[in-house]
Parts: sequence; C-alpha cells; structure tokens
Amino acid sequence: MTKPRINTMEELSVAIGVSRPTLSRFFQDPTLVKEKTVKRIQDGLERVEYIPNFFATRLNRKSTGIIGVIIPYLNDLFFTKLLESVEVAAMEAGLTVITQCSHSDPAIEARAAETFMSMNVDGALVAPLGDHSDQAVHQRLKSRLPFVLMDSRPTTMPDVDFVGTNHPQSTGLITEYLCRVGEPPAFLAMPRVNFNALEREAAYIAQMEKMGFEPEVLGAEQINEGAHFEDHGEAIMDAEFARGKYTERSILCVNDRVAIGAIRAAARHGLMPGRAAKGGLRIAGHDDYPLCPYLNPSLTTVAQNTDAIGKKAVSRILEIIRGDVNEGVPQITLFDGNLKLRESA
Amino acid sequence: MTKPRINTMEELSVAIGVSRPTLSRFFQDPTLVKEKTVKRIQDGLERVEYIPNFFATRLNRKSTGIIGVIIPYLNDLFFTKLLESVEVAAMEAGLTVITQCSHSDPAIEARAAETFMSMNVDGALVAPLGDHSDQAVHQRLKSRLPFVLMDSRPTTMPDVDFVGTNHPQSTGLITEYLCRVGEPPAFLAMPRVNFNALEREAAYIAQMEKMGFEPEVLGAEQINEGAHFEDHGEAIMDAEFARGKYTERSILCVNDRVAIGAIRAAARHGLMPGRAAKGGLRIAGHDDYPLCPYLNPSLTTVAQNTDAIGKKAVSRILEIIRGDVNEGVPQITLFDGNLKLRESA
DNA sequence: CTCCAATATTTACGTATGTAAAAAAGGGAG
DNA sequence: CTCCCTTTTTTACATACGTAAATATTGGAG
Repeated sequence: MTKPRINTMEELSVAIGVSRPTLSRFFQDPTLVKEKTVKRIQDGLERVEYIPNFFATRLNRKSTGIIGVIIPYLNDLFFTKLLESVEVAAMEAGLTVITQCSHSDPAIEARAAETFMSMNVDGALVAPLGDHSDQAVHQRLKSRLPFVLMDSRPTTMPDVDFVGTNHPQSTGLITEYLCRVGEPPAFLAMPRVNFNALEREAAYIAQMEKMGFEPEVLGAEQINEGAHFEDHGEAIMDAEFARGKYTERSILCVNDRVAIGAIRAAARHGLMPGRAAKGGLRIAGHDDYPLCPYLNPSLTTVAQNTDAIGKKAVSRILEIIRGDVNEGVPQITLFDGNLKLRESA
Repeated sequence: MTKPRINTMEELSVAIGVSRPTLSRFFQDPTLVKEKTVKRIQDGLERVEYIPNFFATRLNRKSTGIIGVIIPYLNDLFFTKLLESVEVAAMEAGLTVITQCSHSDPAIEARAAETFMSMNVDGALVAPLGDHSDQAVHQRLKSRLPFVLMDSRPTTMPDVDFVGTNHPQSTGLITEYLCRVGEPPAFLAMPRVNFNALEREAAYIAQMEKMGFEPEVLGAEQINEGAHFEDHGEAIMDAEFARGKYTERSILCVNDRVAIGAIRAAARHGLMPGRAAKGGLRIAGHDDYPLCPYLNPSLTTVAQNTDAIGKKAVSRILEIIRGDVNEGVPQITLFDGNLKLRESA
C-alpha cells in the first residue's frame, strides 16, 4: 500500500525514465508533452509518492500563480461570505489564494502586505480596516503589484481599482422604501471611523433631503471602544427606548449587525418592530447578513451582492495581471443593492 | 521619498557593505550578529527597500516556520473564532499561518493537504469535514508531518492527537440543567453525518437515562441536502409545531445554529421560549455562537472554550515539532463546556 | 606591540526547480 | 531508405538564499 517516497524531480526522472525538464513541463501543463509521454509519466506517478516542492516551483517562475487576500475581521459573516466568493472565483481561475486576516490591527495588516511582497504574489485583493489602515502600506502594495481594494475605499486613494457596493443607491433604496411605506426613518449610525458607514450616512441624508424630509442621525458618538457592532446598536437604542424615545419610529441601521443590537434593545423594552404595526416601531438594516431571515422579527435590509463583488475583484485583478488595462485609469465597480423585505420593516 | 529598490541579498550586501552570509544570519536572528554590525545593517535598511524572498528563505531551511490550518467552513462563526484563536497563538510563537478552507468539499480539503506537504509545513492543524473527509488524506498528512485534529474526531482515527470539547460533560451539563429546572428535554439532532453531533446525541441519551428519563430524539432524518443548520432546525420544528407537538416542551438543540432555526420556527407559531414560562416551551443550544446574546429570546447554551482549544492545538503541535512527545501515544485534550444561562431556557 | 578571542568575510556548495539552447531520437512521408 | 519535422534529452545556467568551513579582521588585554 505504501508507495516509495520520492523527494525530488531528479529522483523521479530516473525512477520513471523521463528527463527532468520534460517532467517540469509536464507538471506545469501536461499538454506541452506528447500524449504517449504523458501516459508514461502518469503511470509512473501511480507507483510512487511525489509532490513537487511549492517553494522551488515558485522561486524561478515569472509568475507565482498566487494572489494574496486580506480581510479585516474573521468574526463577521459578511467578510467570510466575500472571502468565500473570492476563493471560489480564484480557484476556478487556477490561482492559489493566500488569505491573511488583519484582526483589526494595522500592524498585522502591514505584515501581511510584507508577506505578499516577499512571495511575489501576482496580485493583492484587500478589504481595508476602515480608516485604521496604514495607507502607506496600501500605497506601497499598489506600487509594487496589481492591487484591488474591496468593500471599502479611503477617500484619500481615488486612483485605485475598487470593487464594492453602490451605497448611494443601496441606502437610497431602503430609505425611499421606508419613507414610502411609513414614517421617514432616523439613521442609527456608527462612530465615524469607517468609510462605508460614512457613505451610507451621507446617502441617507441625501435621500431624505431629496424627498423633503428632515434627516436625523443618532449613534455617531463612540460608546465603547472595541465593542461589537451589535453592542453599539443595542446600547444606543436601549438608552433611547429607556427615555421613551423612538419607540414608534422607523430606524434605518448602518448595517445589519447594528440592527441586530437594535432589535435586541427593542425586545428588552417589550417592543416588536414590524411593518404590520402601522405607525409603530420599524427597524431595517444593510448588508443582508446571513442570519437576517432567522431573526425575530426577520430583518428587512438591503443585500450587498458579495458574490458579484468577489467575482469581479478576481476578474479585475486578472485583467491587471495580464496587462489589459488603461494605464493610470482605475476601474471603480459598484454593484447595486437589492431590497430584502422581511418582517421588521 | 521613494527608496532605491533592492531585490536580492547579494545586492544588499554590496549596497551596505556587509557580507551576504552575515546578512542571512541577521535576518534569521539579529542576536547572532555583533551589535555594531546590527546597527550598520539597520541603518542601511533605512535607506533602501528590500524584502527577503519568502520562497528562497524557506527552500533550504531545515524548518519552514509555517503551520497549515484547515477549517471546513468559512460561513460559521464557531470556526472563525477557533481560527482566530489559532492564528493569534501561532503569531505569538513566531509561526507563519497558512489557512485553507475546505468549503465542505473533500476534494478541496485533499488539495489543501497536498499544498501543505509541498510547502514542507512544520505541522498541520485540521478541523475535519465530519465524516465527509477523506480519511486517507488525514492519514497521509499524519504520516508525513506533525498533525493535530481539532473540533471533531473520526472514530476511526483513535491514534491521532486531538483537541476539542468534552461533549459528554458539556451536553450532560445542559441536559442536567434542563431536567433540574423544568421538563426533561427532547433532543433536536442532525442527520448523522457529523461526529460531534453524534457524540452530543449520545451524551444526551446517556444523561437522560442516568437521571431516569426517557430520551427522545428528533430531526435525525435528512430534510434538505446542503441546507444550512438554521434551515434544518426551523424545518423540523415548524413541522412539529404545526401539528401542535412540542409546543410546551424543552428542546435541546445539537448546536446553536440549529437552535436559531428552532427559535425562528417558534416565533412563526407565536411561541416565545423562555425559562420564565413554567411548563412552556424552552429551547437551548450548544456552542455559544457569538450571536446568542442578541437573539430574541437570548439563547441559553453551553459554551465551547474555543480560545483554549486553539491555544492548546498550537502548543501541542509545537511540542510534536520539537519532538517532546511520547512516540505513539496520542494526546487527547478535551475542554469542558460552560453553561450560559440566558432567556430561552 | 603582540597575542588571543570574538566576530566577520570569503569561498564554496547545497536547496528543488525553471528555462533556454543545442543535440539526439523518433516517426511519418516521399 | 532517407529526409524532415516533432518531440525529447542533454547540457548548462538561473533563481535567492541557507550553511558550513576556512580565512581574515577587529578589538581588547597583557
């Protein structure tokens, strides 16, 4: 059962009687070798255990076939969904994906970038840490290799390829829906450290003004450094509900995790948000976090098209790698959000 | 601003006037070089941009300093929590972590294992795919390098190092609690494809019998291949509640995601699980999924000590790497669960 | 000033594979 | 059977760095 183990291509070449350069070509692309020889090699590989060395193969190639991906958090299903989409698309393109998580720490993000450069990755896909990221790190990556930002984009890097969501559209959409079907919503915001959060807040304000309503933002002050989004939403709304405020209002939350906290606060005060309750409390979110359908009440939200974002990020980085680009003209791709009507609003 | 870029250690050595072998030793461990030389090298590095090549450094070392981690899913906060703990512990130990996700597919898991072998990783930490994993793959990994299983353990691999949760204890604990405080629970199971799920089911039955109650298992039949855990829990309980059954019972779910589905089903039938409701519906879970505190009702559960599991897995693999092991004696480490009493039971 | 020990440099080879060019082998057409 | 084209083999060098041994340098003690 246990096959003889062969450690180098050199040994393999004597073991199955095919020259090493031919083997090298075989492992890179079997079609480069005559069919009969392919057969002989495959038969030989059946009889022994041999795995080409990853480092040696990458050391002297013009292309490593690796793309590096950085995500800011692991404990957020939005980013894991995005990562899943990226990994699947990259796999289909025959790329090896090396994923690093910043763990909310710019120093770790910077180290991940170093690792990618030291690996000569073909390209890097980065979802940054809001404005905690060290932009010099992104700039350096961009200057050295194909680089695409995902999800969130610093205003100070306008010349970078980006794939994300059209927040004016997505936030406008749900704002419009809430206004149309009931009371104009207040906006439950985040402390202003996150570009997407700011974009959504601005989009909310714009849409409200467009419809002739007075925008109203709450929760922009920092409650608790390092707390989860859910805690933020719960803390803010708990305080408001305790004072008897917002109990019959519509509340658009900056994202679903904040909305989960808000719904929780409502429940603690005996409130059940829902569109059925005319004139009563409504709560909506943004993102279509995977658990939305299972919440009580299930959460009305706008879905980000994470699947499209991941696929597009991969196809775009491939374009840049292949050089099919207008030099100096960054491509900004924004996908629309889709309304997900559920019970909460 | 833009420093001259240097690509090889050779060039660097002429640029700052220190020999290449000395530089090599500096990059591996600066204490191997006299302080004054260290200063000179660091000053030189300030003036140029140089990053050692990842592949070249790993090619000829006895140890790569890399550990490979495989997790079965990304879209599950339990595994991302575990992964986070592993990454932090490995980082502290100075290891580079390469993470691969199986995406529920044994073929992808097998490819990840190949990648690790081709990288000469120092060790592999694997959370398997229930019984979907190809055990020959695990066996092969184990035969070639330090290998530790996490979270779930095939009964057919008793001779492998393992770190996980003591399910008889954890499930026994919550079963005992439910019996003590109210009606003895029924067990909402999973289709029998998951070792942990089976262990918990067995532990539930054992605890019930020990306490003189009749165990009762539901949901062990497959409802919908590929559905999420939440869907499974919701579908099973929705069907039962629709027939008016289990509406005043205690239900222990095989895990929190199934419990989330069960709570959702309850809500759709106008039921509000809770320990306050004497004699009424109670629902409990297992794992302490990060969202449990924010659900309505918040979910009573048993926490797995993911942090301890991740840390221990790393420290154990380090022991094996260093050779501090009783050859042939696998170490099985099981951490106890902790009761998390919340509203739902 | 000389000697000794610590440190650095030189030299040389090793790691596993990619890659290019020249030489040899193989196969089919004429 | 020979010629020509395709494929393979041979040969040689490249990749970027690790590592060991021999040699040179340095700094301080005596």
